[in-house]
Amino acid sequence: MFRINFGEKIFEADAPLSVYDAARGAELPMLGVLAASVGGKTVELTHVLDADADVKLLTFADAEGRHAFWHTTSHVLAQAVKRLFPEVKLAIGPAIEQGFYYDFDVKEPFRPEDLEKIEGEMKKIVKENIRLERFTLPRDEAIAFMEEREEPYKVELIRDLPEGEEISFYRQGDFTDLCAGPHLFSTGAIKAFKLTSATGAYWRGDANNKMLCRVYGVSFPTKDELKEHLDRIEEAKQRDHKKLGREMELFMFHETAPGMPYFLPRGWTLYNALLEYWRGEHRKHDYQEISGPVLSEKQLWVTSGHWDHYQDGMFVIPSDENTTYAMKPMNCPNAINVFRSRQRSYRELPIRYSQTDVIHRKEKSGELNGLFRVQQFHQDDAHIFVEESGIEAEISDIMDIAKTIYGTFGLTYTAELSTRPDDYMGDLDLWNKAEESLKTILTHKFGADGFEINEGDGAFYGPKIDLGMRDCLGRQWQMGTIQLDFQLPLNFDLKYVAEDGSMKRPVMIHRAIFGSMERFIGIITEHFKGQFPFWLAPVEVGVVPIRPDHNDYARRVVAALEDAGIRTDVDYTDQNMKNKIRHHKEQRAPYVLVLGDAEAQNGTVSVNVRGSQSSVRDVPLDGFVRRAAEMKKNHELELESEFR
RNA sequence: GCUGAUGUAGCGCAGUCGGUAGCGCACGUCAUUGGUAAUGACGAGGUCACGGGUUCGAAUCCCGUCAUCAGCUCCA
Repeated sequence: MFRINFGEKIFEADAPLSVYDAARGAELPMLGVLAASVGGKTVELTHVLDADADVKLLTFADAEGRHAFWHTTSHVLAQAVKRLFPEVKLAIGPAIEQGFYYDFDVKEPFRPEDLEKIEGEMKKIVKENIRLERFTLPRDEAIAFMEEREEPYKVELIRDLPEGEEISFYRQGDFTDLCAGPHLFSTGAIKAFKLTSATGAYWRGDANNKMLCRVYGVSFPTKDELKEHLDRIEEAKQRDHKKLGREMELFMFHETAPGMPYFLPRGWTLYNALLEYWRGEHRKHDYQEISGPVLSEKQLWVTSGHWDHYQDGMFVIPSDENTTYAMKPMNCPNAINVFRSRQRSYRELPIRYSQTDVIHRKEKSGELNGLFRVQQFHQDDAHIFVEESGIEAEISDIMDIAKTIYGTFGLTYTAELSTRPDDYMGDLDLWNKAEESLKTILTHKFGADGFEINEGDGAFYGPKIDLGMRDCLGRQWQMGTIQLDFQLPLNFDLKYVAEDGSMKRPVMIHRAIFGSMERFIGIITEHFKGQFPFWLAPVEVGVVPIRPDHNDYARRVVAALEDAGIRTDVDYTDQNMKNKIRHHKEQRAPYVLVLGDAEAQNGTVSVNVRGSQSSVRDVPLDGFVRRAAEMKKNHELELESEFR
């Protein structure tokens, strides 16, 4: 006799039985149940229980349930491909965050027409409602099994499985795959699916390996859920910063300078508003801004190590026979030269040089992406020269700045710690101390489970913290970064006079909060869907004189706003007022003021708030200006509801 | 760099079977003088990404290049 605890119900069994049978025995509703969690491990419903167990039934609402659902769909995909194209070799086919994929080794990559054919075959497999059966084989037999089927990738996978690991297979009718599971009971549950794309992907993610054909897809228990999902993706594309950047005239590209953005008047206004705010925050933390040359002679990059380690990423410009210049891919050597420009004392440390110069990094073709991945950009950079004992306090201060700044935009972010790689340089003790400091700070700010650790992923010159954000399609981008550097101070022989009169070497911290101005503008454009908070909007207030004879009053209103530092846009032509309003709305102006006879007479404005259909009449002009200036000064996220 | 897709007016798009290009918005002119998201009429605007090839004839078919997008890889 043993007890199976389903939470609200307990089933007592006297002989081994499947999760499914136990749940039925406990009279639990099984509609929509896809898999189960037994003692924290996800298993299929056919999993046999023979001892006391805590069991949770999983549906599509559970991440593990979705995972099993998508994983089974990937097997259906592979089965369909093998039926249609028997010569195709199978690689791997996991569930991912939003769906699944399967990698195939094919002679000719699948084209969109092929995907339609495959979808058709998948429909048949779903309709056939084939049961999935799990079985295991000893290693030798497992290898023989896949060798017989001429699946070299599967053979390789089996060979690489650790000794002693159970080797499981799943059979569904005429198709069998090596797989750890778990899976659905049958293919019939997959009522709605779509193959979304076919692209290339390297075997085992290594560019030296053969490129396979990866088919992506997504599936749901009902057609409605699939439609909802596809609609959501369509909706997300509406916030694409590349689309909004064009519509709102923020930035553009020209084919003569790939990956090097042109900022248009409205975009540059936004850029400067952003930078002005950033400067204010950094003044509060005792940063001093500097600027340095964009071109430097090769020798500088040889000393810094970039010439050896990063030459492919630099735009190199031969000047004459004797001189070769390179565009700077980063600012650190500038800050270092400023530090070295005179003797330094411990009394001055930490020295914090901020810098937002333009930098250039050559990217391989195919890597560029709107403002997210560019070849010319501006980091909101700073280099801090600090004593070893000051590292922890300094990192903590930087994390505070990041928290404040991201908070102003209402952005959520993730933190990752990258630790010592195998080819590290410098003192092991210092590394350990530094990593401990970083961990302590991250634990303090995010909790013990609030950040990820990438073991061995740090730069050779020091450990780092990366702060990441997601774009409208859910892709993760690195934004802020805090990097400790024990190497450059050595390369450039940096020194300061310590309290005891000896010469000591400072530690350098490279850090950026936005990451790059460009990428950050891309992220917030998508985050706000182009509806920037008041203080950031390229045009804060759109002004609409109803008829040209209201232009005089409109000029007074504009002057009052501009005097208060508020950015306006107004059309004094005899264009129809509805069109003027529409124009401001399309540009997502936070406020549109409509001015006619009544307003001119009473010294008021009619306020239309972004996102609302109606407007508020008879708002006194001076009251509006005062409130607007206040909102701007406070960097308020929300628009004033009083005007709604 | 790799795989796939796309490239037609400023923007969004159509263009069938190969026969010298069209729609909407935006833009210009004129009329309209208005109360909260499109007033009307007329007009101008294109070396169909670029370079080759096939053909009597190419936006359309073929090859190459460039740019852009999705993914892979990379990202100090």
